Amino acid sequence: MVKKITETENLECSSDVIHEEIVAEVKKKMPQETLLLDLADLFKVFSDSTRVKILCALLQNEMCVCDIAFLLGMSKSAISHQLRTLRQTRLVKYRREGKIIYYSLEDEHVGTIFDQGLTHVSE
Amino acid sequence: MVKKITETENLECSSDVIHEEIVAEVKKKMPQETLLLDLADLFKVFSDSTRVKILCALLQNEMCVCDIAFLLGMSKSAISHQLRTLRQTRLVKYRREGKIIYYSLEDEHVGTIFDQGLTHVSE
DNA sequence: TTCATATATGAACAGTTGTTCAACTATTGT
DNA sequence: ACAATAGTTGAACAACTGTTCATATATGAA
Repeated sequence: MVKKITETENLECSSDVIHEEIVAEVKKKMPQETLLLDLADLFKVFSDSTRVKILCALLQNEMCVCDIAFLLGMSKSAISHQLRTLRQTRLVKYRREGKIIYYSLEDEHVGTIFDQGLTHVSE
Repeated sequence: MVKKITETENLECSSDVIHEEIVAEVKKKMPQETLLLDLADLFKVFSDSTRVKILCALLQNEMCVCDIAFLLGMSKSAISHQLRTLRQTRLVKYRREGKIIYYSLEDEHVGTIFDQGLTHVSE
């Protein structure tokens, strides 16, 4: 049952394209690599359920860390860590009022991307 | 410099909400948990640059594993593994023609979500 | 049947990620 | 000045993820 390794090179060499012309044309129209990396990174932020919940909450109201932690039944530290990610990717902004820091969405793009995903999921 | 741990409970207990009413109202309007989990899972598929590139290529043309592997300069095995993920999440479909298997996008939602992300990234 | 090609797949391994824990800063009230 | 509260942060750890490697299956040609 065990097949012997054939003597022909098994190098996974990339020379075996099948449809060269199509590949060439697709390659021409492909967006820049960096753009695609950024795109993946953007979706990566939306790929964690905690962050999704936070964004979903902020879609309704600005909120402080305590409130979000209570709403989601998680530790303030966990929420704070995730808010940092959301801050760094410029998806949320904040304002301080005394001891309390209020977080809110940076722009409306978040809502749009969110809705797109939701309509895809719920069908 | 080291602060002593105060004798008050440091339990990260969830009882310290600050804006109870807002939290209650946000909670009421929050989508179902399962829906949010599904949403995160959907975005998770888009969160890897290899998968993004594959989807971006298929947005233009149906392609076989060899061609995609050559286009992206990666091993066929790596591409095949990712295509499985994309198959399982019903984002791509395939048809066999002899030894070759052609992959293409399952529906147009992919393009829409993609474009939404792209417009956000490129500004 | 035997070989070559196109693709799939399980195990292993390295790299990444989310949460917890313990400490920290910043602000307010006493 | 001191204590309490709101939030941040670095390290540690477990869980997850993507690629590679070796092998497997499927198809067509000889």
